[in-house]
Amino acid sequence: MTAGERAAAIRRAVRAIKRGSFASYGEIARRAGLPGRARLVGQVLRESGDEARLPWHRVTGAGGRIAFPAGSKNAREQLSRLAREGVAARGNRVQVKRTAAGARSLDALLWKQ
DNA sequence: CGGGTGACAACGT
DNA sequence: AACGTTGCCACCC
Repeated sequence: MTAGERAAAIRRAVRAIKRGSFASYGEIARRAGLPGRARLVGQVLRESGDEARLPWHRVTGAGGRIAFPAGSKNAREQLSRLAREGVAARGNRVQVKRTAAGARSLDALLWKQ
């Protein structure tokens, strides 16, 4: 598989993200048939630029985390676009419906003491 | 070949 | 929850 083919597969996967939803870099990589190459997704998005007309704002880090530094121009632009599609966010992370119930208590157990 | 880098991910604390 | 570590992988020197 050539680099160009990998990039094309990634762009297809990104274009397939439905309006009002989002997917992580790792998830996009898997959908493109490239498991474990999350970093490649970021690389492709970066070099694709605006003229590619990709819904890049629907791609987030693991768990809905915005990959850009909090408060940066890019981060604000991404959150703004997501908000226009009805995707709510808090801080630098899009609001996830639900997290694993078990993780909550274990987490609390660890960082309180 | 070898080291640095990054729009990442998973895990531990 | 916020960080630090590690593992990863494609690229570029």
